[in-house]
Amino acid sequence: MKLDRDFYKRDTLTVAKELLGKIIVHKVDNQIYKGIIVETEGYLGINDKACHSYGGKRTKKIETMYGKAGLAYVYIIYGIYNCFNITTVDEGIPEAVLIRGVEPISNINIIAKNRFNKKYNELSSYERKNITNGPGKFAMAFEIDRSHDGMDLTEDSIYILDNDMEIDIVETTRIGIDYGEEARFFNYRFYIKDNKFVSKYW
DNA sequence: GAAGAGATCTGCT
DNA sequence: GCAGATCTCTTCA
Repeated sequence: MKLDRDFYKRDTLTVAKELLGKIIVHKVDNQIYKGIIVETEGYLGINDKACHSYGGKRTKKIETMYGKAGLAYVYIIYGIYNCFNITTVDEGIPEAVLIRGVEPISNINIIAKNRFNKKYNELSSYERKNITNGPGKFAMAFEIDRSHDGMDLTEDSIYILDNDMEIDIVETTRIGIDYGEEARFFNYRFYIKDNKFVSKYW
C-alpha cells in the first residue's frame, strides 16, 4: 500500500525512523525500481546547523523544503551527485528526511548498469557492496536527479510502499556537536542494524 | 583496510 | 571566490 500524506505529515524524526524497512519505488518508462530503505537522516530545519534551512534561510534552491509534506526534495551536492530527500511536517516548515541507503530488490541489472555500466553478475564484490549505500549512489542507481525536485510522493512516479517487516533500528546521535545547544541531544540518524547496505562508518 | 585528494555546479559573500 | 547533507581512485600499510 502506498503511504499517504498523513504518514509524512508528522514529526521529522518519527518519519525518518518509520521509513526504515519501507519500499521506495521509482517508475521510469517501462522500468520500475524498488528498494528497501535501510538508512535515513533527519534534517531539522531552523534547529539544525547542518541543514540548508538553518536559521530560517530560504532560497530558490531549497524552496521545496518549505512545501507541503510528502514531496521529493532533490538537490545537487559538490556539483556531481544528487541527494534525495522527503519533506515532512507541513507547509512552511523546512524539514526533511535524507535517504542515505537502500537495498535494491528489483531490476538489479539495470541498477548495476546505471552505476557501473555492467551487469550485476559482472560486478566485483567491492562494487556490489557499494552499489546503493550512500545518498549519491542511490540517486544514480535509481535515475533520480534534480528534474524530480518537487514531485509529490502521493501522486507521481516516485512513491513509497508500506512494508511490514521485522527490523532492528539503531539511533545515533550527531557527531561533532560540542556547543551547549539542545541540538546535540537529537538522535537524527537511523539505520537498520546489521544490514549490509549500511556502511560501518555511518 | 585506511586515509587523502580531486572532480565540478550552485548560491552566497 | 569559496564552501558544501559525496564518491571514486590512488597510495600506503
